[in-house]
Amino acid sequence: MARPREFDRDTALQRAIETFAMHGFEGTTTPMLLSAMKIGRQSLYDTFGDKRKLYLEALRRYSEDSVGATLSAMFASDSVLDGIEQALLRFAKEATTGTGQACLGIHAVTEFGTTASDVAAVTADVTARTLLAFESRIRDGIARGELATGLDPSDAAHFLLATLSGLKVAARGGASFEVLRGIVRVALGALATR
Amino acid sequence: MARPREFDRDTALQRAIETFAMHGFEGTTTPMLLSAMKIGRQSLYDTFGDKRKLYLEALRRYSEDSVGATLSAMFASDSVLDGIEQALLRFAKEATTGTGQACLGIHAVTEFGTTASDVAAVTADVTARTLLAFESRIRDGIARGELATGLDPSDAAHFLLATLSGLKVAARGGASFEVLRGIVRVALGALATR
DNA sequence: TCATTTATTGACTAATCATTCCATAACGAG
DNA sequence: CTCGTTATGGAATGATTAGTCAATAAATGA
Repeated sequence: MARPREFDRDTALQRAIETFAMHGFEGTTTPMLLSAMKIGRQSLYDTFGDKRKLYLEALRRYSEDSVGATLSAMFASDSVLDGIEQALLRFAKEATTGTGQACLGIHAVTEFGTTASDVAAVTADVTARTLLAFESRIRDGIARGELATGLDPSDAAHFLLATLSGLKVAARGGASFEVLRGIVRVALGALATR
Repeated sequence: MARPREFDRDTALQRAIETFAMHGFEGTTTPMLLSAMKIGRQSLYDTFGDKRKLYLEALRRYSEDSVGATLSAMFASDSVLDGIEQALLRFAKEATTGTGQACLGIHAVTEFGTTASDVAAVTADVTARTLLAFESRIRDGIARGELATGLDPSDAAHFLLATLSGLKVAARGGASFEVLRGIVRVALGALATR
């Protein structure tokens, strides 16, 4: 009924995610977004509202995808410990390939903390959901005797999340996959039955 | 021999550190710096060069202080494991009191990664020095039988650094000291003799 | 074929950015 | 007291910012 859009909304959003992840919200200018997303100025404003709305949508989308991939990797294995290892390694792999060292989620937290309520709403939600999944899986692992009995499930869940953050920061700082694998190896020792 | 400066260079720099830590380099504007540092425009440019030079000096200074405090906390205890615990807890405490959730070091890494050579030079240096100290202390701990014999010292050092990053990111995301203490407790389990 | 709807393009706006210039003020040495 | 030096305050710089407006282009339904 009218002129169709010349670009794919989804790939444009994906490119925005990369740009924001690399330079942060403040460090990303509209011209940068336009050239990265390969769309015109007006198309950006018509399709995504404005810079902040685009950022929030990018953040939501990235978080959804990233959490989904990590958790499904964790649940893919029957063994709890092995599942956690796979999840961490997958995360480490993603963080050391292509332009993926920069993580939009981590960047959002370090840039805004809890002060920007719109951003914090997204990060708090993804954090809470991830913690819940970790904690439940850890409970299972302890019950099954695969994880250390003395382990506090909530503490361990927070520890895993912190380890993910640490991996991302290390990768962003230039650490290789080998280094990250070493970190994962040590981290797993904190959970395993002893 | 000439008119003396009306402000203290050191406290002004300290205020700049807080501002940059909170908002990042790109997110910090000159007017923000002026009001936070409580100095005039010209004083900033005369005393610190320009925004980027001020940022680099702030980053160097912060890194120096932060690493120094962490490492001296680690070496303060005779027991290796206890020293590491004290270092992590001190770090966690600092990250959950006052306006210290924001860490200039972490923010610098997430904001610039390895792409800005001037910033990367500072972060790489502080990373390397911290790793070296960690690794040497860990070797001692293993030799003394305080740490797990199977531990790879380099992996464990990287793991400790990643844990520090994870703690800071968690704190920046709103985690309480209690939560951070839980993370530390689990992390120590990865190192302790089993 | 034509009218309607939507997409794209490029010029434009007002605000803000980092930085500099210049006049004035304050000090210590002679 | 005064000269040389340095600090400060305010006004200005040009570049860049996010966001808008208006004209043109492309598609479909009638």
